[in-house]
Amino acid sequence: MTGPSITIKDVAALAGVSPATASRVLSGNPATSAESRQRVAAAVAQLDFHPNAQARALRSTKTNVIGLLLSDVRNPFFADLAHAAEQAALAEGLVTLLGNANESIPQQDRYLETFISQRVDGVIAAPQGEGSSSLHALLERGIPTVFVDRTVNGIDVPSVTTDSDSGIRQAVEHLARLGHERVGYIAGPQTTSTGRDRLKSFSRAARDFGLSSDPALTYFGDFQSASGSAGAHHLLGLAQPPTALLAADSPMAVGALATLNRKGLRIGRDIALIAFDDIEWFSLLDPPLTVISHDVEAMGRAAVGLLLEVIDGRKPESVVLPSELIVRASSGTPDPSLGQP
Amino acid sequence: MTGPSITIKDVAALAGVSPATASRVLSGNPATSAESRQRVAAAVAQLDFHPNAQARALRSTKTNVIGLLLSDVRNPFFADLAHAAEQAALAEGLVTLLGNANESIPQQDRYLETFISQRVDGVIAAPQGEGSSSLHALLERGIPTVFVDRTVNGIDVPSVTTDSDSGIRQAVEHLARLGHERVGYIAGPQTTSTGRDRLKSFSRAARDFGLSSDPALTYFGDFQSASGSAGAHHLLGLAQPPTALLAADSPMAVGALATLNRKGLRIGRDIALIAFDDIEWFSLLDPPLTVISHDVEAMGRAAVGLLLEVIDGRKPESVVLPSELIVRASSGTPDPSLGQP
DNA sequence: CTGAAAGCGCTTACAG
DNA sequence: CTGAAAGCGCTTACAG
Repeated sequence: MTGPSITIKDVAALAGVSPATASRVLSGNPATSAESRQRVAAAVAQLDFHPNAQARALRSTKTNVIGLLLSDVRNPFFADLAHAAEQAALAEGLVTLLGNANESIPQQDRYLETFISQRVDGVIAAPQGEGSSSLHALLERGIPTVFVDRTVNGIDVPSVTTDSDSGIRQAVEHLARLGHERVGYIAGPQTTSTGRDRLKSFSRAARDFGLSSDPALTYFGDFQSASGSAGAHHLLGLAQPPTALLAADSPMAVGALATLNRKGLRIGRDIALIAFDDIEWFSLLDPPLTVISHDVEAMGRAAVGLLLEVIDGRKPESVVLPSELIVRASSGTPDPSLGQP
Repeated sequence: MTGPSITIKDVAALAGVSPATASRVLSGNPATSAESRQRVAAAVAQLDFHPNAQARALRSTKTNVIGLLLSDVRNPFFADLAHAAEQAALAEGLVTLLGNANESIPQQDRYLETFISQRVDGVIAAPQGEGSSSLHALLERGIPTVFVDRTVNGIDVPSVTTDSDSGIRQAVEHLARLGHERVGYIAGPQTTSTGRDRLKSFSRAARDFGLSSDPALTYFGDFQSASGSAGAHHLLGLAQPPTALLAADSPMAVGALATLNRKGLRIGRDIALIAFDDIEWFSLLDPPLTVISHDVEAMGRAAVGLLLEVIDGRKPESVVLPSELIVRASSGTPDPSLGQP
């Protein structure tokens, strides 16, 4: 469309210096004279020069690009995480290549391969499944990598995760105090560390607080809303249905909510509902939803911080962020008919 | 960390061919023998070779990367759009570099500069404001660009937009039929084409259906939720407050909802509420929200389709997608006290 | 502080 | 169908 794009040679020629000097000025190398700096700056402005990032990366083996691999951008938790990480990266001069695995391992592999080919400076990943081949390829090449939200067994990279246990324990205690004995749990996929950890925490807390440990009360979803609907449907159809539901992420909670509404159950009265992940509008529902909340902003920032340390060759400690129960009306008020004093 | 990364020379050596032949095999050039193809493929597999995308791009002036510039990833509309566009691009072998302008022009400029330096093959943008300098730089370089959702006056690039007018007209007619005369409108920023178009449509429809044209009934928000809260607060504080509210996007509708709930107003009875943009959980609220819906999936796919045509040197026609009203309980039922037969 | 030269890892006419 | 050679646009020792 336009002519051949302008290069550092054009800038150098216009400034009356060598390409080497122009390059030094552009990269902020202190070994330049004030005069050169001024002349090069003027030439850059006049020509509207944008250095070719490919050529720069090829020579310097730095791209200033990081890869961010997420499970599902449409999940508000990950959208917030993407926003937080991307803003934190931008503040460090890094741009973010976003890969959306769509909760699919082949698609995760595809993006990881792309990250390798693009020679990203580092990768922040919320990984699926157990070490896919591409994840191993990434690490074998020594590409700085950190995990966020999720981890993978047997892969030792720094991570930022949520301590789901505290929040889940609070939620179970809360339900037990309200007199619930049969609590249905809509679990995440057991191929993710968060899916496994949260189920473990729930089971342990259920036992500790004297809730039923009937295995039929656990339904295995996939962190997407349709499985939340199906889970609620299934659990309510049990011979002995639960009096409360806990969903392991927000899309599944939304799905469960839809099912409860469709069945005409009054949430907070006929049945209690608690969601893992706080979302702005959960507090706007009628009744507002009781949630287990954690700090997504902090998670995104911490992930970028860890990645920068790994890029610098350090071996930072993993970060674990807290979770906590926020009680709202969806978990109901004490109901004497449930046998509570 | 690991040794020097392996290159096409290593592959060629192991396969017993020249780098040129290896390159031809890798790029699918038909001028290769079956034997070469087989030997190179084996070497690639054995060495786990990933071609350096920087070097390839430098030489071939194709990066297979597109830039996607959005206003705000946390807005569910844009999250869905990002998902749709990214999946469509991936199906065409293109990876997506995501830039989140965060409804800020300087940040938009920063990402556009990055896209230029990264020599992306094309850009899909939901632009802010009137042609920022970087937007012009992009176009002057002849970088293929399409607009999605929004356009910029005086910049003639193909676009995919929503015909907001039909949906807004249906919404206003619906409210008029229910007997509403004073409808508060929470507008988007007038620096965006969608903000302007929707306000124009609302004003015209209000006049056509005999609603009040009191300018005090329009509040100017910024498409983010806090301004929806503020807008509802302001409109309800008028000497003659509106009996219905229409918000120009979903985050502002969420904000308005929060304000209405806080004030103890019963939505669908004390006041009607309609949102532009359909979001899964809007139908799950109590009462479910009446919305103006449009097809985000189709928008993302169409944007990628247009961009591919522009990259191919064609000049495709812009695409306009329809919008339509979906009536739910939040807009209420006819109320005789409002003077409707 | 500066410039000439080499080279990052590919691809692509060119000649065979 | 194949290979030798040049070159994409930068950066970086090296020598001065």
